[in-house]
Amino acid sequence: MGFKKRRVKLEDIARKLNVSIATVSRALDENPRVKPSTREKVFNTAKLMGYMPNQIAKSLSSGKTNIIGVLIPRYDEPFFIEVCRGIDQYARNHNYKILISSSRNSYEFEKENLISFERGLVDGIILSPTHETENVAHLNDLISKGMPMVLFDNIREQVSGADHVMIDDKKASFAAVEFLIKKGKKKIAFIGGIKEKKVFQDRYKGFIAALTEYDIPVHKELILHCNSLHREFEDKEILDFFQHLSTTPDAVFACTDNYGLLTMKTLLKTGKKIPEEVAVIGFGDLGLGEVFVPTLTCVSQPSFEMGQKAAELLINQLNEPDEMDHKKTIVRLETQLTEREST
Amino acid sequence: MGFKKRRVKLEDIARKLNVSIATVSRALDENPRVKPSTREKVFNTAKLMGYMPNQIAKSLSSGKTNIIGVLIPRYDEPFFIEVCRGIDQYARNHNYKILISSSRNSYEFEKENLISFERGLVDGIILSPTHETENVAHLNDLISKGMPMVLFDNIREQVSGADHVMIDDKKASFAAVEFLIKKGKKKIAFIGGIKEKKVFQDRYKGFIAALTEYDIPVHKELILHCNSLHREFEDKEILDFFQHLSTTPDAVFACTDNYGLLTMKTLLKTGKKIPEEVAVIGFGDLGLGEVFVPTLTCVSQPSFEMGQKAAELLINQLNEPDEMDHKKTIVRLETQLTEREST
DNA sequence: AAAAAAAATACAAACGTTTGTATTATCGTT
DNA sequence: AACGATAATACAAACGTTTGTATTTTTTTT
Repeated sequence: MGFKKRRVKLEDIARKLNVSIATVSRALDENPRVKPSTREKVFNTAKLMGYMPNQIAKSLSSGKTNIIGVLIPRYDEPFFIEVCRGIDQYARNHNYKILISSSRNSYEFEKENLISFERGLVDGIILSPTHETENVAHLNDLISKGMPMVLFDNIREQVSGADHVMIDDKKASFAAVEFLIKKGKKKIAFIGGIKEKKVFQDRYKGFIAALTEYDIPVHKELILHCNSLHREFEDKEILDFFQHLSTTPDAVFACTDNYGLLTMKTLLKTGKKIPEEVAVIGFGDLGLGEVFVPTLTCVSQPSFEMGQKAAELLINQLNEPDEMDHKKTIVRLETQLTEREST
Repeated sequence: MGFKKRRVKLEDIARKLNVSIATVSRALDENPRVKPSTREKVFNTAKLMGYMPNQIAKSLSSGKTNIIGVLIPRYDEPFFIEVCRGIDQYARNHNYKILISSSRNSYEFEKENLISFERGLVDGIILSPTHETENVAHLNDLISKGMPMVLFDNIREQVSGADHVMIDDKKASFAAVEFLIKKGKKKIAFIGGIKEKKVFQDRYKGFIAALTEYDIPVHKELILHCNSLHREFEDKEILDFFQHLSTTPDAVFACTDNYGLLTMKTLLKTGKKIPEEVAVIGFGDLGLGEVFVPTLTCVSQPSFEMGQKAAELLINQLNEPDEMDHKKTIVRLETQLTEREST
């Protein structure tokens, strides 16, 4: 056997049964236009011959691939994986597959990936813009060509023509900081991420708003915007920050779980007691917080649900008969504060 | 504009330039058969008209999709994500995309996913079998139909006709346990995963082999095979285990990072000092171990490299002119022990 | 039993490429 | 200026489906 097995195709079944290809195609589709007895014969023969439909040919003919393109800024962040799981679950239940790509935090790669999606491999796109993505011309462009699109997380500028799935970052962090204030904390530190990222901007706004609301002065010294894009450096950055503080805060609001953990780790090393001396809150709640001692109080972000919702919106768009009369939706999912040992 | 924009195709360019479709196709391919001046014109017009090739049509015509199907048991395990990153990187550099699916730890879903891959959407498959996968008839079947395949991790039974990428689990765990023994540890506990999973079986063998080698008796009581497939339950299972021990071990060899962390967490809660009273080693080393206090000594598994290697092997298979004379390869990647504070 | 209606099936174009072969244009040679 | 050689291009089939329309077969009606 030194040859590649030729695949069985509709034609082979048709020939064997002395019917037309069209009939075979319709029979397998359970189209009522073919006689039940014929359908039966076709089914049996197809099984017997080991027929397997050719997805590519189907797609070319029907103009649908039943694939959803998903573009995330990076793989190694549990949040995005969790969103993908959500997308995958919903998509799978509706007969779609997902093709995940990473823009590796780069605007250029984002554009590159979108171009590749534009080549007709996907029916629609779910995307989380990178922090580098300042303008959305490339997205508008794609949408105007008729590509259905849903955005989630970190939406700096709204894109007319795309659905959006987000949380209210400002509100969520306001609530978290308010929670700390009500515990009697007065010197609250802020650990944020890269300033360019919309979600971090909003979380910062919520932080400031809460302090303002409760007449607590803002100490510039207690604020850190992490710039690192890689785990190893974040570690160092946070360590440095706490080492060079002239006073110790009595609480820390961290913009991600990971920052929260790194904060706790640093504080514990310098002998601080958590939560007695310093309370810590993280953001995200993707399992990491429960492993640590003490466990980390978190703003719980419904990541899986965000994915499900995004998939739902996209598939709805795909099913609209006239794409143009779709009323674009903005969905804001609720967050909640999950209290654990660190506060 | 209530209509879907029709895509520009080769025919449109051809008509505009008064040349044939074939010429346009070849021009865009930079085929030397077309005159440089014509190629120039075609390129310009293509750009002007916003031509975007149709990947589906290309695939149907050429018989190649340039997509690699990846099937992993679950998304929410950093190991698999890391392998996927490795695959993705290599694949991308060689003009392939990856389509990831999860078999959700189920043999049935594994088969289902493979059938969907068989529909011609992917050129080849990289797969990590589930723990439920006892026989590999479905894999052999697919391979005999000409589907290139590479297996990684948890290979219970070798599949002739597929390449394999693995680590030597037994050797790695032997080394880890030996390390503990040489530190003077005598009562070493073992925290493994589901017994059906080949990797856990091998890690257990390595553990036993090390004890035997150094004439240390095996205490059944100190051995736990976690059965939980979900994080929440693992937690409880490990807590229970340590609570019901009549004696405390002086070291723990855990078969995953997560088990290692949970172990440390449990021990710390009961007031044990790590590493003075109990040393702990984990397995995997995917970043989690560095967050904890104390940091976790780990067997470092080259996950990213496993992915890269798997992709390399698969793409090599895809490029072989005659698929049948490919000498199937088994690659064993090296592990190493990364010493941190927990030992 | 013939005509009309309905059911079942066949034909053929279309989806947008690639690619082998045939044809036409261009060039150098004499 | 005619010829052959070569370069450039055109034609058409193929990839494996789907689907609108035409045709044939069967059933119903009178």
